[in-house]
Amino acid sequence: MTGSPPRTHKTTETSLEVLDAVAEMDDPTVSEVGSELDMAVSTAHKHLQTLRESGLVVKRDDRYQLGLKLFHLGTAAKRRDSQLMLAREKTYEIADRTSEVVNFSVLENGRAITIFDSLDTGTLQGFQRGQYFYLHSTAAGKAMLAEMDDAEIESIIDQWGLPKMTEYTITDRETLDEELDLVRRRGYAVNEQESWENLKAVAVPVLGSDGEVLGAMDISGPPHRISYERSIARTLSHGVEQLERALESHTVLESRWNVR
Amino acid sequence: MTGSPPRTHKTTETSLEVLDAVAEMDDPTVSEVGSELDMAVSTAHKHLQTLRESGLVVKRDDRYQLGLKLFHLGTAAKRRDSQLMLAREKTYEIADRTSEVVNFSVLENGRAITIFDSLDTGTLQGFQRGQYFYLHSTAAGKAMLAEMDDAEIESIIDQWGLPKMTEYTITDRETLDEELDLVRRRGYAVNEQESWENLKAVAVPVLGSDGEVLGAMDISGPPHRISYERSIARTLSHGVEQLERALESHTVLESRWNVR
DNA sequence: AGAGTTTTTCTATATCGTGAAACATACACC
DNA sequence: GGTGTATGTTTCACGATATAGAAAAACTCT
Repeated sequence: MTGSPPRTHKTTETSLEVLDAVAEMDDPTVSEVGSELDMAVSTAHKHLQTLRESGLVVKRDDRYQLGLKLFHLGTAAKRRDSQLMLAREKTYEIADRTSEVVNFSVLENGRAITIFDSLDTGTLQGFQRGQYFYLHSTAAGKAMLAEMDDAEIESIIDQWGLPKMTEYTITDRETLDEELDLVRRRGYAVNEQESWENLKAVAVPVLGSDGEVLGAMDISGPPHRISYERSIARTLSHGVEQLERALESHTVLESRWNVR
Repeated sequence: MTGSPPRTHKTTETSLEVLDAVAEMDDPTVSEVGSELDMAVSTAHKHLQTLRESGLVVKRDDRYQLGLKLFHLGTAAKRRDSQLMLAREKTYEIADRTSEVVNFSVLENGRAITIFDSLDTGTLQGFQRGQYFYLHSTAAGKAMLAEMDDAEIESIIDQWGLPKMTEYTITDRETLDEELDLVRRRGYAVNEQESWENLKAVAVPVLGSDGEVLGAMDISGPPHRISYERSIARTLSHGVEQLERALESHTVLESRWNVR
């Protein structure tokens, strides 16, 4: 009675769990990783050693942290994706034209990750880039959710729940459903301090050429700056429409010529 | 006569080799990865499957590419490192003051990787960020090499060679040694189109509090813009001196309080 | 010297790599 | 338009191999 054979490598999975642990644990030691993951320290040690050899983690004194090779790979991941490069251009273009902070995020395993934002240059800002966000508490997230069918929404909420981020966060399913209906009717989503105090955002979804949600584009800032929601939404919609057309002809070209 | 037991996990290493292959191969198929790494396609397939499950790799049609989870991890790697955050501030500060393009790179396994540059906002630019560079053909690289002892230099050249990037690239050891001597005497390194046509840069090394090379800061641009090398070098040296002092007191604080 | 860690060693056993076969897709040719 | 061929992907079973973890050894602080 041997169980069904696994189609993945368990050892690698474990190593990558260790990597995730290091990412989330703020410079842990070997034994901290071990107890976090309920494994023998000798096991944790060997995995860390392996990750170290590949440059994915780095050891400083007796603590481990993520290695900069991840930065290299992460940058490559972004640059290689030609759809994202189109989105990037549009993001900066809108930012230049409107002098607002424009962000582009994509869906990634039930959460959103901000890939481009128009203010990375500053000293303080750009803190969103590369972070994961829950969909229910952000404008971009709600814009994406509104494009999904019930089953998808259900499974995402099952996976991540509806954690309360601020006093304004929507934390029950019913209110969220009403909100998503509103988003669908208006064509844009608003986040009024539901994720961070004093941050408001307006977002519209970006659909790939297959009609599936690719991501969302949003403009964010302190509430007083984002007062004309409707006009901001119109600006975004206009830009995203052009982006979607560009994505469309992009994929047509690709499949036509069988390039990549 | 059993060989000494390995201190790393071979399976994970293989999986990570597959990851590297995907990073370098421009959207490969399973069989392309297999033949690149001389392994059975079924093997490559299983590794890719594993990486996919963890989000490090993504499948689009029948081709694999790096997943955006790597972007998340890469950003975290950068943000977590408090030394780098100090360097980041100084980079942007110099950029603001001089209106030049300022870059900060660190040493990573015998090559340099640019972590911050002051022009990521543009539509075309920022192409350096996250890329690996050879040390012998860049200003930042030569500044770092000049701080190392012969054994280190030797082992790096053994590992990566002295590949010719443009007609100006230094490709023999003797010329490089002379160049490094010059760098040591002047205190700064210059790259006159040795890596890319029409790109010149001036760099100074950044030393960590332990006296080891941490990275290098440089100002780059088209040759005509970087004509007053000496004055640019002075600007950089001044900023880097402050940065090194900040790094110094930073580590003193850390070890004193045993924080992290 | 001793308590708390990290690292190495060692072995029963769980996991992996792979050839072969099944499956999928695209295209050429009547 | 259906059938054959080619190319590439995925599943499976099994012998070969690499792994998890206990325990002991080496550090590192007081």
